[in-house]
Amino acid sequence: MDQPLPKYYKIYEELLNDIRKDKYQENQLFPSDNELVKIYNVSRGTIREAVKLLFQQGYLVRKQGTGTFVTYKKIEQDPDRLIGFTELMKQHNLKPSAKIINKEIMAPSANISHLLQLKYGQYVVRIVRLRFGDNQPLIIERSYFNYDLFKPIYDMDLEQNSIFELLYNHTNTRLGNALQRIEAVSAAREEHLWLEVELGTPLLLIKRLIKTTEGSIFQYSEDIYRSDRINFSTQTVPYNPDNGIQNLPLNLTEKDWE
Amino acid sequence: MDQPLPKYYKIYEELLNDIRKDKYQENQLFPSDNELVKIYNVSRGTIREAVKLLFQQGYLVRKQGTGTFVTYKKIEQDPDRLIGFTELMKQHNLKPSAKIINKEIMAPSANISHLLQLKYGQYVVRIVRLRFGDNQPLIIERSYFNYDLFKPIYDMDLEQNSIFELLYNHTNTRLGNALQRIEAVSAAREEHLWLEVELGTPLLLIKRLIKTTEGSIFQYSEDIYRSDRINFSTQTVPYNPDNGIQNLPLNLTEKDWE
DNA sequence: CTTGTTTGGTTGTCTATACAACCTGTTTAT
DNA sequence: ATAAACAGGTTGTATAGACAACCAAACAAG
Repeated sequence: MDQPLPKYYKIYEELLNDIRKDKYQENQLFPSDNELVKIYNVSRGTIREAVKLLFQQGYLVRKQGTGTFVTYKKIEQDPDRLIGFTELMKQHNLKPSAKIINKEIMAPSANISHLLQLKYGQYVVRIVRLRFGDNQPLIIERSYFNYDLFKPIYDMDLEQNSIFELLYNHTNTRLGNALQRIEAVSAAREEHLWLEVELGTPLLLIKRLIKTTEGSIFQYSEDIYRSDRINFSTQTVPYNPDNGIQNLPLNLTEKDWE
Repeated sequence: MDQPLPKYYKIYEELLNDIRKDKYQENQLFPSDNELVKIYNVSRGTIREAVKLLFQQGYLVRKQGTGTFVTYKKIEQDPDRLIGFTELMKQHNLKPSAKIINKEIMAPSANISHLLQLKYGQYVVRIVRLRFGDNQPLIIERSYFNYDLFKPIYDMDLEQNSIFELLYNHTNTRLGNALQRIEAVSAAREEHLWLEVELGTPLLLIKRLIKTTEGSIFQYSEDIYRSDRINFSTQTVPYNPDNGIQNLPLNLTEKDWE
């Protein structure tokens, strides 16, 4: 016989359904652990496992001391697109190196200032690096850092050392969430020269925003990858008694045209 | 004052370090929950939270009734690339629809046969669909299915219904892991026509391999996305008391240039 | 009005225990 | 010999309770 679905999983499914059906609406308060305990007549541990799934999948945000909130954007699932996923990017096999193309302290443009959530008068560090694997150019990184946070390591050797490592070892700044977006672009003149590809070659563009644990923005970067050399691999794991858990939400896509 | 790191997190870090230092080696048995309880002198729940992190990050595999095994592939972390991540793809805002361009049963090419791990004599279903959001063409999907698995739903309406939904409702096949790879490509003639973009426009290509829970391959597909219309967003969540948990392994890139 | 304090509720962590489901190797019965 | 039953260890699930950390709003003091 098959193992029956565990309680926490069935509760998870019910709650997810409720969210989809707008019983619990976006940005509204979600029932507290104890309320759910009463509703479903199970222990708090079980509730927390169910809620944890919803949280991990981005349907809920929990705030200690405050409560749980719904963040689901009512969009209707497209069940045909794959069953959501947890992504792990694998590791490459190459000896890394880097070359600084440009490094300067500057007043931010309006856009950068907005992305980094800078206050008036704050400066940014702009760094353009070319990264190699086995001495072949793979990535152009164009990064903007909050200068106040970056100052302690500004004069250090950024070609030999990892920025994140230096940050970790020489400051108290700790990195928090990061948002990324993947797009496809054509190689312009700069990419053509530095990455040694033909003009117009399709490349991957990753835009990334990294916060600190304090909530301020540490870095915004636009990295351009040679798609022929570097692949992004991801793995998705639906519910499967073999591996503990992990049914993930549907859909791969987020639109953003305008 | 800052909140101290929780026990389960410190244990997780220690265990991860042990794995990296080869104290626990690949494919070897990892200590059982109860052994770890004795070693760290904490409750089993705490141990399981630590081990769960390692499991979710792919360092461990747990087998009910048998034990826990190390799967870490010793490759050297590149600490400069971001702190790994759990990815959740967001949802789009559009009314979905689809159009079948092509649907046929055929003998597989050598490559497809290999990807789907077909036995001699097995057939494939090839389906090409164009998918719309708000009636604008967004995605071309070129899919290959194991015909033995796909047979029960072959004659159903695949324009109105989701393949995965039909599969779920009319068969006992259940989907398991999926592997994906993201690349950038240029619009060729077909893409130009169907997606209504200029020739040479950079597009995203997602190659996907979906297994069943039984372990056989259900689908291989190559989907082409209009990158200007659809973005892939991902979020990475390192440890952060705000949001429960989730420090993920490093690195974004996997190389694959043979 | 402003500032500090209290209070109650919420999430986060941890403990201790129990049983179910499962696997493997051993023992027993046929 | 072969098969069935058993035993012991492992992971998976669930319960009940406790306290810590945190937040927001109400309250009190100046």
